[in-house]
Amino acid sequence: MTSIYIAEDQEMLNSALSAILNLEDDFTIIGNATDGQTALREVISLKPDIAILDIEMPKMSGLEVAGELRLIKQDLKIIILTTFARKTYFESAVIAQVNAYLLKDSPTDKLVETIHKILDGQTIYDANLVSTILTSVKNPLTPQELKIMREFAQGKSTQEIADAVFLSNGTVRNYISSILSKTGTHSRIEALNVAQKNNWID
Amino acid sequence: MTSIYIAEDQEMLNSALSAILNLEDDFTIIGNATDGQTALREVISLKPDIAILDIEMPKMSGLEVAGELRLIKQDLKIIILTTFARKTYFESAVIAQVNAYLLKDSPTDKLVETIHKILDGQTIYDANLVSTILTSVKNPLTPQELKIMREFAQGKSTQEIADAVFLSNGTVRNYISSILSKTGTHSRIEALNVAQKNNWID
DNA sequence: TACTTTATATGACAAATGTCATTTTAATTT
DNA sequence: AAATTAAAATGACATTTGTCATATAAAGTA
Repeated sequence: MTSIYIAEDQEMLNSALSAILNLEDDFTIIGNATDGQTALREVISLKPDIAILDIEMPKMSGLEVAGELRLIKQDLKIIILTTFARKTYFESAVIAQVNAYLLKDSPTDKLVETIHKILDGQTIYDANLVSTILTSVKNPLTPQELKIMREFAQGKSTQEIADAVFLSNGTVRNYISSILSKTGTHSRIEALNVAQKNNWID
Repeated sequence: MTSIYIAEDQEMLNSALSAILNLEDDFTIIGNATDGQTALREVISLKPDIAILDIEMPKMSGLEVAGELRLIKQDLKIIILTTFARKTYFESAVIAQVNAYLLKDSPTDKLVETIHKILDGQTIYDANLVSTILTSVKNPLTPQELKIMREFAQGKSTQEIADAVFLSNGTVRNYISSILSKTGTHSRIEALNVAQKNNWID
């Protein structure tokens, strides 16, 4: 009998998954959480065989929880279950050595199947996810540019950004100019839209 | 026996809900869709007692489907099941005379309970949703201002907006100035952030 | 050491943006 | 019709933004 813990902040999915997995006669759900902190605490104390973690949760993300858990419990099987195929998320997941990374955009059968496979020692990355990552436009912005973009995403003026980042007003303008040229745009808002569409910012 | 149709584009939730509701011995799921168009077509042909509709779906939103269905089938019970508590969504739902409006942020029990209640003739609006709507800051922007905001949200320049909306460059600047003053900001991006936070734009 | 990058800064300029006071025009109301 | 209100436009102005060419200093490399 395989014991499973579910952390998912969308109640409807959380309870639905619990019910479904409980139907399988070789699985038991031994706990649920709707935030990362509780999940981390309870997985440690309840010691399930498998932890299914959503990424976007209050207090602590599923990826952070995964990272912590992997340090403590080498043998725990971790499944990341999330909505979007973000490159940065996927990378963190790989670093945390999760056993599976599934998208909510696949049916529950797939989840059940995945659980069986990882119990068998396999590592599963959703094919859909992998292809999205491979075909995604890679971020041409330097870390500095990224940082500055995050600043003006909040609506800050050039001067406010300069103060925040300890650069001169002119330098900030240069960086922004470079951002615009790399994104093929002519204004901050356009650049933000491009970045948004390509998931360059979190 | 009550027949139910589910339209939900997140496969995981779709299949999970189907499985759960099928467990109840007075319900049968007679169909599923992951986009609005198929949902509309199939609900018309399959004639379920209840249609559960997500709002954000490809091709046609759940609200549009609800509107169409209500015109054709007065006796059909419609449940809107969605993630966010948006005022505009809720208003459209009321106009389409849906029988229930639930948030995915409530457990499946609640859904089952709601189905029973609407079969009993009641109309259910998620309490959580209603309170969110009531406490939400109401949009101070005029329809014109809203329209212009949607334009610059796409990154358009003043002139481009003027051309799109058939106003003079100066008038557009005046409207934007008014938007900034109403939102208590001094730049388009800041204004967008405020609008975003308060769900004034869709 | 000399050469080359890389990050930061300056200055100068045109264009766009945001602010206001005022005017014109159109639509509503009395 | 006259008065009021609302919508759109103008003009004038200070700032901000975006673009470029160029300079300087620091860091890395041959």
